[in-house]
Amino acid sequence: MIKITLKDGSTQEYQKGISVKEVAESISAGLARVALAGEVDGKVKDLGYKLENDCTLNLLTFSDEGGRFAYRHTASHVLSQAVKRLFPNVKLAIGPAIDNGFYYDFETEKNFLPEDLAKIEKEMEKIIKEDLTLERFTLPRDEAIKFMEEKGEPYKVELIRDLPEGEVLSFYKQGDSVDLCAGPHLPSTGKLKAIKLMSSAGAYWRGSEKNKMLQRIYGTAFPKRSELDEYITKLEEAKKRDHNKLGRELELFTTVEEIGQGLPLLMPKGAKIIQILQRFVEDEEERRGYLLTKTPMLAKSDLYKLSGHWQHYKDGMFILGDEAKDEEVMALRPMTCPFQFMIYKAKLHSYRDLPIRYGETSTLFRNEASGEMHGLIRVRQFTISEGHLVCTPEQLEDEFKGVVDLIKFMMETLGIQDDVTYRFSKWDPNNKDKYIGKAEDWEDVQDKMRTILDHLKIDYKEVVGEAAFYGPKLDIQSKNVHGKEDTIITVQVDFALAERMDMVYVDKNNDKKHPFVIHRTSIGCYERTLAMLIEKYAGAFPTWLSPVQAKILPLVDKHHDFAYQVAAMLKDRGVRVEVDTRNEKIGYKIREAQLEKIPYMLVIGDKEMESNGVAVRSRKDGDLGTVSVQEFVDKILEEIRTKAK
RNA sequence: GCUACUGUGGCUCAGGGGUAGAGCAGCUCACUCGUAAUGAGCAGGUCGUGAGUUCAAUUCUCACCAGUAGCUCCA
Repeated sequence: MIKITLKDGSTQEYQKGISVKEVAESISAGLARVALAGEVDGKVKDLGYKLENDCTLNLLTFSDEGGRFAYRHTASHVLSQAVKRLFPNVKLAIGPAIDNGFYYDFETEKNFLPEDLAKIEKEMEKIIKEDLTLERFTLPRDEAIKFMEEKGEPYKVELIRDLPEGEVLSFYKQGDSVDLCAGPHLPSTGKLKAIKLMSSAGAYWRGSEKNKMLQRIYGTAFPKRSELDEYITKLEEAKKRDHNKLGRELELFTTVEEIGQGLPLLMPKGAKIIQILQRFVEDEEERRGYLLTKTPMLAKSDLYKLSGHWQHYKDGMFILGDEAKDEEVMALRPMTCPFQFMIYKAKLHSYRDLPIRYGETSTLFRNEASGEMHGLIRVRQFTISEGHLVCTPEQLEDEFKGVVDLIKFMMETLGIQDDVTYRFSKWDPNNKDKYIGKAEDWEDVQDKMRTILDHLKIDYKEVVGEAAFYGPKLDIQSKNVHGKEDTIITVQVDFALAERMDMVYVDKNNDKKHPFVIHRTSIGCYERTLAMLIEKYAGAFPTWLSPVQAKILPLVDKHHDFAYQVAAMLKDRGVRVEVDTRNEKIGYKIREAQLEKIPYMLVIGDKEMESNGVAVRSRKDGDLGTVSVQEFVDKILEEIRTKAK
């Protein structure tokens, strides 16, 4: 007998060799029906896995990540089987489950067309109906290589060859299909209920652009048709919030072919929001001891050679001139660091001067590859709330904490603090050429940073290879409506550039020392942050950020004069207001103002003129009744002052 | 940059080898109206750009430009 500890902490005795599925059945038939996999001592296993020793067992359903991944991973195997049946010459690469579905990569002679996806989906349905059992078996490494060579699967062979000698590999067989796979999987293809192929796209083998581009098919799967439908409806709903669509509809920004890719034009309303954010940031930073700088947007190549950008970031820069024939080559700045560092270097600093906090509303230029641009999220010119803090090693932790405190304050004010995740981005020790500085310094500063993050109790995920070329980063990540993640805010600890650019301070003992530098942004770059806000609020910005805060809607001509009087009063108090004097019915004017997502509509007719009032309509609560003009002014000013969400 | 798809008036879209249509928006007129679209009329497009095929191209082919999704890259 063996002892199995279940999720609720209870322990039961079972016959040695009992399967995960049998344990589920012993608990309840209902659980056995929905169980998809089992987590045995922390490792996810098939339902058919036999328990030989005392262990903890957590039965996983679709609501558990492990269960969901097993379910969708099985769907990806069904996808590869269907593709193989229809296109026997394709070569299989990899096919994992991902957050909201699964994919499989194939090498094909010709690319998949949308009609191919429909055919493949049909074949998948057939395989599900066939209810093929997934059988797990293992082979030693050498035999596994031979097996895949005979099957003519070069990508699988390559994957196996990368594993150490003596390794034993697991395979899953379902009907006519066998795939190399660690598992876990569902017991049979019939367990899959609702599947859908979403799209196909190119993807590089092993994620490197140096490799061949394969064909990737994305799909998703749910235990119920209704859940799949719900998911698809949710995706469509999310797309309506897409900043790239909504931002143009709301006249926040536009693009024109003649100006070029990644160069959006901020229209008056979009520019107004950015101005509000920018003033807010600059004032708040001043309160927190930042010193404002204004530095040039371009510099001679000499500066970038000194900072290392020329060696490590040249592809990302707009370079003016040709080194081969021009005496002077300039480049637009991709980052502010070397410029602000020159301000620091303009005089000799004592340890008594530190910390020094420089802030700048800084416009940067990056020559992104043509396929990268996306609305306001990925652009070639952007303006960032940039800053560099120069401090002693002893001050590093406090300064870092101060930065995180400022960032959290910014995010809370915008209402986005719960929509982000934290990423600790480290260097890649296997790719040292990408970075400046010594290996031991990298490890040292990363340890320091991890300690600070732990002290701050930040819930972060460590990722290798995402650091800047000069130091590790704390990245604050946000997902857009398509589920794609971008860095919205970043804090970087830099030990290397200060040394490289010979920044020093004089310490107590009259020795010259290199300071630490924290590179940071408080609110991110304004374009990207605006994009996030558009999607967060679906264009219905909090009143303090709304480009137009109130729209006055006179009923008919004779109310126009009073409407302008009210508008003047509001403007005088700093409220952004418009008057709609078009010859249209009130219902029409309200509809338009509502679609423009204006927080307050003020209807003015005979009654309001007599009582010196306004009939207030809120975009979210509808008709609020008539109040005096003064009362409305007090109410909206309070809302703006408190930056109410 | 790579893969696939897309590009028709300001916007959303229909059409299709014989030089174009709808709705909304715009303008004009009438209506002077109380909380999500009043009616009528008018105007607006060398069908992304360039080249090729053809008697004829917006439609077919190629290149370029721009957009969308994914990959790579990245704030």
